[in-house]
Amino acid sequence: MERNRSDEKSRRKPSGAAVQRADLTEALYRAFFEEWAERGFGALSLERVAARAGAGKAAIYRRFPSRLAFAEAAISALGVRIALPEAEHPTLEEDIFALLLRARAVLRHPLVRRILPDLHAEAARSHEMRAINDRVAEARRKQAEQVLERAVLRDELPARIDRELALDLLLAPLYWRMVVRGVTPSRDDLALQTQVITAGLKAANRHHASL
Amino acid sequence: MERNRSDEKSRRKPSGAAVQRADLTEALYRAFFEEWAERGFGALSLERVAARAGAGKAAIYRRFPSRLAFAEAAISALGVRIALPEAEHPTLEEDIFALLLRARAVLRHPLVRRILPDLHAEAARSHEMRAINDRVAEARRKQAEQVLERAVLRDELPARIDRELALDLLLAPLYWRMVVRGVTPSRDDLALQTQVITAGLKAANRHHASL
DNA sequence: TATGGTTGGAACGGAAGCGTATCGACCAAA
DNA sequence: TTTGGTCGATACGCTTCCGTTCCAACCATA
Repeated sequence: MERNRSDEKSRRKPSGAAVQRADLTEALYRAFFEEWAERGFGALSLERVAARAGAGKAAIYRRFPSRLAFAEAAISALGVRIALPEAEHPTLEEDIFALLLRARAVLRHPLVRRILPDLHAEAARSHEMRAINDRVAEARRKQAEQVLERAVLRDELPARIDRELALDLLLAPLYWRMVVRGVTPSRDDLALQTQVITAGLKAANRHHASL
Repeated sequence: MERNRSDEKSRRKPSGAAVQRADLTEALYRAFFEEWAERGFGALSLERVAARAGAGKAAIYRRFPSRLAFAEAAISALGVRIALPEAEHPTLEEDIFALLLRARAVLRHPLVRRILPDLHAEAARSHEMRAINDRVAEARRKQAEQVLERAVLRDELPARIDRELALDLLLAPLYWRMVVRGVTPSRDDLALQTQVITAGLKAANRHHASL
């Protein structure tokens, strides 16, 4: 409130030591996730995050207006790295198996196993977190949707298939086993799960429901 | 540490006003769940729980040695109420449909939708919480296992079916949709889901995996 | 080379929760 | 009727975290 000349015209662009250090931003993201995983979102302390990143609290408060904005930025930054392209496989089963293998790799990270359910719980509490969660879900959905789309084009799945249910079916069992039950499936387990999912998908036609 | 005569012999049983009030214990459990749902386990404050239950903090600390013990007791007490018997239906599909309907009813409660994922996140953080989660899972498992068992006896499912995978398949898609994605399925959705699950179960034979 | 403008770090006051200690109230058993 | 013993509530000291303010350090620009 003291010197609001800046709303008239900035005399000079920030330069030199006056520009935000990208590496510190990165370190803050990392520390944020580690603290989140360790303590949970509710017990997350920005003071600890700053300390873990080897920075002061001002470094955080100058970058992000709130804890939620911080979380959002961190997740967005993370999302960019994860989006890796996926090769196409000749059959639906092989596509699914590959998808499950990749998903297992992600869910193996202890950080992920702790943060994801926390994210879901928080999504049920606040609209902002729900929006963040939706964006994560959207990224996930795109990966699985390709598998589905290809299978329909190859006539391995009916065109009338219920997409929403199909998408659920692809990842839900693995998530359930690893995150909810806390068990990591073997490669053989995944193979069997692939079979089961494939069989389920082929039965996922709308307008056949009869109960 | 001051008067440890009590480890020698209790002179007299608690009586009169010196006996714990069961109704207050009950109120504490309820307040605990409400606070848990509202703030998350990490941010849970026993002071708030006590206030919400209309009690003092001592009422809590005298009953439970720790926050985890409190959680455990509350969940156990809750578990007793939930375990309701389930009627048998003539076909596997109808059994599954009924199971899904009941599960949907449970997952509709906002408290449950907030507490469950929080519980899973916390289970990945502490052994004690993992143990609590395992007990909840066990109770859940029993409900689903009956459905499976009956189907095998009726020859609707092969005896060699992979039980673990089958149990996962029964509830995972619904949990995923409601808790992870935050969407409540319609009755028709559940009917279709029943179809898909049934088809998957019939393919859940061990020793058929081939990938 | 001098400097403008932002940087990151440290310090501050206030709020909140923790776990304990203390207190009068209470009531069946003796 | 007395009394023993726990009850629930309040108060206390301590710790942690919040969000802000202040300041020297810093370096590309002019």
